[in-house]
Amino acid sequence: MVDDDVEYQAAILTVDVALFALVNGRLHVLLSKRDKAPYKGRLALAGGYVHVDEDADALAAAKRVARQKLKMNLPYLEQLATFSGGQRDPRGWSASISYIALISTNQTKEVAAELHPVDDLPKLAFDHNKIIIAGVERLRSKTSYSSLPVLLMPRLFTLWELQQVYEALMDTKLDKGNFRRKVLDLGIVEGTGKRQDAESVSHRPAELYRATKRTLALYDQTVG
Amino acid sequence: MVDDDVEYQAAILTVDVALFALVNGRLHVLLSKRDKAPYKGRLALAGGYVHVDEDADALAAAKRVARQKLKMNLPYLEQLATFSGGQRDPRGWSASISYIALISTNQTKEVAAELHPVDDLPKLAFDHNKIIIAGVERLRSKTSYSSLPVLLMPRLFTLWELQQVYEALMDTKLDKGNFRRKVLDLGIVEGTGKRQDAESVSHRPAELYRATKRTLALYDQTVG
DNA sequence: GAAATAGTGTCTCTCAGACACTATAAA
DNA sequence: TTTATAGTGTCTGAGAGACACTATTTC
Repeated sequence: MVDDDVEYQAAILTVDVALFALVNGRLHVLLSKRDKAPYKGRLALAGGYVHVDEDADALAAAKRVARQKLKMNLPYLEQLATFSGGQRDPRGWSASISYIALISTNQTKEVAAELHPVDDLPKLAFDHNKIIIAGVERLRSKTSYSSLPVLLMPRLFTLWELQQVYEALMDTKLDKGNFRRKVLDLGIVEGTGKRQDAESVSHRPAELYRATKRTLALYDQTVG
Repeated sequence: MVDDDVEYQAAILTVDVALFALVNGRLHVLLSKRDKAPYKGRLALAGGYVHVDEDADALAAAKRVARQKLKMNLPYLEQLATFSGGQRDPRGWSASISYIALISTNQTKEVAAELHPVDDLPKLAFDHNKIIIAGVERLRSKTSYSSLPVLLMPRLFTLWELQQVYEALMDTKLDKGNFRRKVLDLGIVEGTGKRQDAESVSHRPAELYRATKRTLALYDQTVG
């Protein structure tokens, strides 16, 4: 670091977490209505000040913030980028260390009311629209070459459901046969022998699959 | 953001820039000896406080810091990640928004004395070893599918020199024929008709190539 | 049996890698 | 002419995508 001769005026330091989930195969993000200025009444990402006396680092702050929102095990959490500047917060120069998180469909029930489709958002507080766009972009770019999207799935799912999630994230159509071959050959998912509820569909019921241990281990951060 | 009821103690906010360059085909990073506490006398990345009254955002702060080091046009600059926590700086809880930058071999002359090979570094100030490791990793992962490494080259170079740079970054050997085909077919570089100094080598002199306009435009940030 | 989706088999085209060859300069 | 590196041509195997086929369930 270059040494400055004076201390500089402090900046506001926050973390923001974009919690992504699927609702009916569409990608959603968790937003809450702000009950205070600035941007009182606007929707915003889960976030808050870094607590210097309490948070070991920014990741810990993001975990704390996520835990306040979800009363359940913490999801996959990855640093996205830091958004900063003198214009984004009316209170002054601020920096937001932003994270993306994925929650499985099994975990969406309690927060369903706060999930909003990412491709149809109103104007949000601060520069949170920008953060979400960057988060979706990160998600998309990782989708094509990774098993990350299985973290969005419920515990059991059909291959067709999984394919629809990949298609939604990549915004493209995939070939059924090639997709099956790929996720099975790569050991991303495995069959369970169980089948879809026979009465729920009017055709041959599909087999139910789950993420392999290996896949889950890839992303497990063993945080609670 | 979650609204807190109190203002929290301020954190130290800095930017650090890992300036990468090639010296004899080896990847180097620019480090300066600190002349003040903390870590007085230790080598450290180029960096400094964010100047809230002067820097529009963190990128602007990073440009300012880079400009203080290099008295020349600014290089490619990309946000890497933010490193934070209560332990990394003895003065208190701090966050460093870190950037990576690439400078071409044409620009290394004035700062040659401050360039250190990335695979043989002493213990640096703060967590700067960690930042450099992450930066090199980012560089490596981008190398295999992009033209980014040409930014490290001098204006004119032979294909063999370029191949050695890719090999150094990817830590692997490449096939000469396949490499030539790829960088030419993809339009990353183009021939100039000029040839290597005939007397400087004791064999057939190689043609000199340069980055295409298209390649340079990809990374041009038109900053001065 | 018709309808609908589940699930399988296979062909082709592209591209990365391996490798052998030719070209041209200096010594 | 030998040596050294520059530069070209071609074969092959793996994998992505296209697509046609079979299987199994409900109605």
